[in-house]
Amino acid sequence: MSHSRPKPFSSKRIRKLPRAMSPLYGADLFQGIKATELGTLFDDVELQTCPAGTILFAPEDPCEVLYILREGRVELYRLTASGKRLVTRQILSGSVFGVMGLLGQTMQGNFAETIEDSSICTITREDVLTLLKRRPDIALRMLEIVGTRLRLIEERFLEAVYSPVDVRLAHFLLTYTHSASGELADITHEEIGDTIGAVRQTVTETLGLMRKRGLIQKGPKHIQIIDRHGLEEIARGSVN
Amino acid sequence: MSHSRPKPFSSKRIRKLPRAMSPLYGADLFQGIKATELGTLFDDVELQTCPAGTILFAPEDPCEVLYILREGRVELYRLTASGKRLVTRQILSGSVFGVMGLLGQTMQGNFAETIEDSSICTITREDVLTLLKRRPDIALRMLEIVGTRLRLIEERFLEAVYSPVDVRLAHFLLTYTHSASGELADITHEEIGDTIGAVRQTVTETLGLMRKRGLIQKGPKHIQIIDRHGLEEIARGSVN
DNA sequence: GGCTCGCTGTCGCCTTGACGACACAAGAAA
DNA sequence: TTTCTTGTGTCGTCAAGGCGACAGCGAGCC
Repeated sequence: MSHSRPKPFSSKRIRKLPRAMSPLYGADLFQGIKATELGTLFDDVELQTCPAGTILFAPEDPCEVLYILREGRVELYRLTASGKRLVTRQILSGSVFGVMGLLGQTMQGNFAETIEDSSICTITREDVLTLLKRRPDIALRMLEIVGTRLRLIEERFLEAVYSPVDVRLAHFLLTYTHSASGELADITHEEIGDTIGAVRQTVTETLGLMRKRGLIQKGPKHIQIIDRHGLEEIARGSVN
Repeated sequence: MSHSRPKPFSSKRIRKLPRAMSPLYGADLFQGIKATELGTLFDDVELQTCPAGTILFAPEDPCEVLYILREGRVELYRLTASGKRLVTRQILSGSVFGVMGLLGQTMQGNFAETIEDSSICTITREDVLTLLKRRPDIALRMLEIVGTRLRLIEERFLEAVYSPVDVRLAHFLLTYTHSASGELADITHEEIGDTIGAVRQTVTETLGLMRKRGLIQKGPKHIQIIDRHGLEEIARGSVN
């Protein structure tokens, strides 16, 4: 367990962006909003670049801004009192996070940490509230995003309680590998364990079994799916 | 495991309610809205009475309405392929549920079942959407409700993965007993197990230990907290 | 009365997976 | 080069808790 490696990060403030270049364009929250309109909605967007390992917020932070990941990868996770880690969500580029912090609530117990060098937009709470007044449909979009996240967590919860490690691991591989190439890079067994709720050794061992059965190939920090169908079989819980 | 005992339920349609009697008054979603205004927002609210054991919706249902529990108790739960049950949420009177079904999504994999005789209001999707246009602040209220639920589930998820049964059980007792009297009635050990993710026997046994240690008293379908502080100790995970 | 049925208490067996320990490999740093 | 670090492979041990089984008990029902 080795977290907490805070690093400084550079940030720049962008005013009066050229419209077509709005860094918010393409974000899930703003789907369906034209780039030209996006440019007019905010005149003040902050864009930060931060290296892997930066902690963006912690549970006790008040969190006054909405985050939008433009490039890179971010993990939201929780810690137990004894320091064990559970990844609750992985943010890919184009996704918002920190939504709940805006509603007067705190960060809901989550940490946010970049796991790749990332560039991140932040929008202040006031700007968001103004936006929501102007475009109430965006509140529904948020609701949808949070709702989807809720469903995913509930599914993982159910699986964590009733399915053995191989099922959870197969499921993990199927969801997190590149859908076309079947590859998964830059991830350690410990990371996987913290996501599916298992210790590193068990992940190593179970991956080993999968390799022996010809379902995957492995290298250091690299997994490649060979037999997607076979993994789906396991994920479905053929046993049990 | 014994579910699926669908029973018929009576329903009546209420038009032009006397304002002060709006059955929606006091619901969490409508906090801050005066009873008089509530009366004017909908002119068509359906009020159903249904016995314990009624299944209100199932995962595959399209779900075109928003539910508000006026009286009674409802459980939302999921089932695994092999039929194991996990209660994801318990609805108390005054709470909305079925929110996500309104956004074109399905019921998110959840069943909803009354576990006491209940009376339930339903509002059609169109009415809700109209409402949201008129009162966009209510969308934020919804967001808050879903957000809170998300946080609670994440916490339970973390606990399910890393905390042993006694901790989870203590936590359960502390949250579900009547805060003043410390009582919990009308619940079986199996129900508890389905909520904290343990089998009935283990719940029975762990409750037995707690009784021996003077933390609780037990009767059939009835638990009474004696030493709240002691339970909090356990819930905090004094061991581990 | 006798019957069934649902809830609870208690055993014993057995599997899963956590945990500690240690060794090896490869890259980074000195 | 050596040395450190980080990721991985592999053991043996051990405890938690799942699962089946069975018995007692009370409430309702015939």
